[in-house]
Amino acid sequence: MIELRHLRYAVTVADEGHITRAAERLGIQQPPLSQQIRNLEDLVGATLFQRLPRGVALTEAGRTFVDRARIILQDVDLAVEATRRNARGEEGSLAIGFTSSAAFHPLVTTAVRSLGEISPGVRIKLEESSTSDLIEALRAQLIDVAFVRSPVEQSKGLSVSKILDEEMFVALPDSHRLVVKGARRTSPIQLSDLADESFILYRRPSGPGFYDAIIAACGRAGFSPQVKHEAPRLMSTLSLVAAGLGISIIPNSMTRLETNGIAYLPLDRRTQLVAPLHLAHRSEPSGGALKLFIEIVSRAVPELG
Amino acid sequence: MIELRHLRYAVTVADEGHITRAAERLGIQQPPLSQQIRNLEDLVGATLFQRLPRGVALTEAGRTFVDRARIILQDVDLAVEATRRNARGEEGSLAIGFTSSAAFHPLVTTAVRSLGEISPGVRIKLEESSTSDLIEALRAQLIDVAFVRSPVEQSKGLSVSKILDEEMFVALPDSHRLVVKGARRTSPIQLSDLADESFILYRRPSGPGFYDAIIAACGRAGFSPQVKHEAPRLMSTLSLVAAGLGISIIPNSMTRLETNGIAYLPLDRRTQLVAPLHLAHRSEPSGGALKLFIEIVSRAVPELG
DNA sequence: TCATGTCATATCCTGAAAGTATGCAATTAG
DNA sequence: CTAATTGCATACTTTCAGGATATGACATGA
Repeated sequence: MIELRHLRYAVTVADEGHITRAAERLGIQQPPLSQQIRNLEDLVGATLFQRLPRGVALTEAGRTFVDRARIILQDVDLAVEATRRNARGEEGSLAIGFTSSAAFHPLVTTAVRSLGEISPGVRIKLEESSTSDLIEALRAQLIDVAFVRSPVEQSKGLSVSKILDEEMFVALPDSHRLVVKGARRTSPIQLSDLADESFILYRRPSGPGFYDAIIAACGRAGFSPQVKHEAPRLMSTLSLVAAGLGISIIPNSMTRLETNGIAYLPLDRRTQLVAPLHLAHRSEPSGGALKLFIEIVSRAVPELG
Repeated sequence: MIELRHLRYAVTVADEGHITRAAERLGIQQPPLSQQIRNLEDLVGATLFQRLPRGVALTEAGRTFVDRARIILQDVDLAVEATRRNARGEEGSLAIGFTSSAAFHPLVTTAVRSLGEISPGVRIKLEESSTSDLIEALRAQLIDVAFVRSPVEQSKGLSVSKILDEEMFVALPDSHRLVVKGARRTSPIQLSDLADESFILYRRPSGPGFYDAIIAACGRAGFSPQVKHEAPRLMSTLSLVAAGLGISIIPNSMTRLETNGIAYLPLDRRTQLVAPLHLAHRSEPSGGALKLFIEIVSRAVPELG
């Protein structure tokens, strides 16, 4: 069976035109090199070198072989290098998923941008979907990593770590009585302040989300919110708020949507109503771009559980 | 050091997705295969397979490696095949030299045509020159084989074998007294019949050739020929003959030149004046197209010394 | 003719690949 | 929930081929 050793030896002998010198360069003795060359010639079934009184010279068949051997040896090196680059996350591809509510979080956008800067060779594919669909997609190998909102059961085969808890804000029409004109920041609002308000909440068809968390928090605050409207997406929710049809509660990062006619007021932390952001990926020993991306996210967060 | 064995193993494991089955296909046991895969991963410096509860699966880096490994293994096979074809004389190149007096011999043209038919992949290069220049060219590796006329000293490093002896013909103006009109063939002519003729001979600047052989044969026949004219090339010699300025003596194969005004009459064999044709090549153990060509020539000749 | 340089051959040794036995972990069947 | 099954990993042994050493064969050149 031909091995790369044979190619390396043949190339060196061809370069030196001299078995003894080639052996020296290869760090072995002359007799084993002679044998290996002979062995190679037997395997190939052709004389590759003609033995001269002083040294050896390639036959035409030998030149054919050695020329190709050089290329093959180079290809092996290239293959190893490419594999290493891939493993280091310098090349390859990474499919990143996120929920619509995570799309605007600076951590997400920053991490994606960082990956692109650190490893320009990585093809990044972005996918926006609901938490449950993202989990599904992770399982189906459609995406490699996802930013999701809680609650996420620690389902098997997946590794989910909480990155941070976002504070929640009340979104209300800027004509609302709770909005102090001219002052952009006011003191935190208590959930109980909203007991008499009409709520506009968005609920996703699949799985529990903010909806249930908000209902539960209101319950803890001693009232049951009047949910006048529901909307399928966040943007439509905010539209309804702007139209003065009620108020809503959204994570901090989404207040960046500077929508006309909407004011954002911080909720008191003691309401325990927060929007956690999780990073999820298959719990395989991740390497390559995925590992790098996880590291980037970890570094961007004070601590990652 | 990475060997082809590693590539073969990795490809098989990737194909089977299963180390045990791959080992079976490779004709080895599972533990050594596991070890070799691990060993390869260490050499490359990346995890190529993720171990699953049932079987193994390629990592992205692993796919990069295996994809390239397949190509490399194929390239090795192709290299071996190409080398064999070259050694068998199915590919490669062959530079063939011949003297001008051999150019018209059917053996030469037939052999060259046969090579082209048997091995269309061989690039054939033809070179016409004098015997001594051809010998020179053989030494300088400019040509690989040559058809030459005698005498050729059995010089070192070269192998020269006589292919055949061509009978000689007398070329004379068709108005000559010796030419029997209407009869194309006459009984052989004796050299002594030509004792009173004017000879036109061609002599090459380098080395002895027919010139001396003819003079010597005439001497044996009991006369010294009157060399009225000399010409540098055969064609000009024949022109002088056609012009009626004298006669000449040429090898059989050259009588194919149906020149107007010239008649060719066979010389009696007993004159011992013949034109030997030799095949010369470097006495290296010849392989490839050269070996094939020598075989073709040998086969075309009753026996080759 | 003798010294020199070079490849080939013969023999021994070593190391690495392959074999054997078994352990460990996870899945699946009962 | 336990037991059986499956499949990779680990530990240890064996074998064989690649490498080392010594020497031979052969041609060259002084």
